[in-house]
Amino acid sequence: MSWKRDRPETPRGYHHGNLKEELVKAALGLIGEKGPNGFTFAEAARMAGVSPAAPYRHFRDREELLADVATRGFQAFEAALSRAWDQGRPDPEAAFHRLGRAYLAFAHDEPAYYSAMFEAGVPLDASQELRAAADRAFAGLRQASEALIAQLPAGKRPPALMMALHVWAMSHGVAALFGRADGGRRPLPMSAAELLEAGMLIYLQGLGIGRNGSPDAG
Amino acid sequence: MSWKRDRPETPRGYHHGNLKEELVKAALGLIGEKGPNGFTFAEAARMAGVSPAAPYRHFRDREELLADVATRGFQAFEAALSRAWDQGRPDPEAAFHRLGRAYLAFAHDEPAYYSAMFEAGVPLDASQELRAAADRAFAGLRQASEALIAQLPAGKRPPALMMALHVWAMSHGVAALFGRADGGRRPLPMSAAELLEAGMLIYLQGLGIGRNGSPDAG
DNA sequence: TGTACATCAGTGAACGCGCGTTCACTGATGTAC
DNA sequence: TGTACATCAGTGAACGCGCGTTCACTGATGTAC
Repeated sequence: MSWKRDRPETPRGYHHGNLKEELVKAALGLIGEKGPNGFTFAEAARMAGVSPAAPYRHFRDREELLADVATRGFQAFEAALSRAWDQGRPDPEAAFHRLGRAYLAFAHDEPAYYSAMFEAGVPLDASQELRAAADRAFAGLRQASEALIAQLPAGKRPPALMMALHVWAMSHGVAALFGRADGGRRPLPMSAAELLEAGMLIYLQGLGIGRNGSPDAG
Repeated sequence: MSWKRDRPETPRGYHHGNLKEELVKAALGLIGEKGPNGFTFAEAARMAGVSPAAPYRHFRDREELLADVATRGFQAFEAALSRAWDQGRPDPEAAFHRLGRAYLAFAHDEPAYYSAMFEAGVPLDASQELRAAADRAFAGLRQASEALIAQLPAGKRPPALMMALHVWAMSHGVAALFGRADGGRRPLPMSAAELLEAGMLIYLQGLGIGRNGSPDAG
């Protein structure tokens, strides 16, 4: 709330005051428009109204800025997923379907983050923070999987890690192939969210987690 | 078999004789190494031992070469899938699991094709041939889905299109997240192929297509 | 079989461009006394 | 409260680079007669 940091950007003096944040915002805009490779350091600087050398005060190089965007993306992703999961309330299945919708909503509404996270080729060990943020996001999926699995009788429980990987793979597949803002490459008879929800229902049915605990009853 | 087209490349005269093919090969190599954006027209020309202006005799521009690579990729993909499916022999389930393995094998063994097809941002309507090749590949998945669905009693059959989209999404998700030659970004307790096979088994179980036709029996 | 000619598939030099990055610099800010 | 000084976060000019693309050209090939 220090008003020095919140002052309007337009009439600025020699110092910008908030350049790092604004470079990240510019990068997000450029990635969203032209993909992760369409983003350039020089143009981000231009968008922030700053000389091309200025970004180097805040990021070692272009890669580091990209990794920072990916890290923030995973943090926002994790937050969105855990908000949707809401500790599995009111029951794990309802929460799980919210989770799926939240996954697609994130990919759809934040394509720049999503593509920095999964498509820009940023190695996960570009920084400790990135790795940690990515791990925390995945841990959320795994936790939800565990809660669902816990409903099954002890002898019939699949490994939670495997289930989490399946959930992630199908979500990512639907998001990448059909869930982009541009409508994807192929017209669908249903929305990406509906497609994922149906797929997840069938998958859960296959595990024996269904409306009646038995697939044949659906 | 015309020996004029098969003559060795090294000591060539003014005319190359096979430049188009060699440019495509060079592009595949570059994309495989550095991703679809790491590929440049100029470098492809250099690799083919030709001046930077030569490629323009065969491709309108860089985009057209990329689209050509994607088209060839879809053709090879379709061929690999339909070879694996083998008209559903000996039975649809066995054939279906071969199909899944073939999908992952293609993504793994032909990362350059796969990424030109799905990650390079080539619009599907860049050319008629591209669209047609992509459609034929997808039709293969759909056909397999139909054969499996046909085993269910009439009242319990899901739409084949939806099932095909689910299969595609999970396959792509597994391939994109875990199936790359570089081992992916995250160590797995099982191979990508095993992960996909397990996921597909659970999904089929959910549809009621299982070893005994009933999920609870597994 | 030979010759004239059209067409094809290369050359090589040049262009303008924007990029990432470096450098010595300087204006603004924060701190110690 | 003032002043000296260190540090911070910008500037702007410059660099080398490789790219995509165009251009007039030329050597090789194929074809008609």
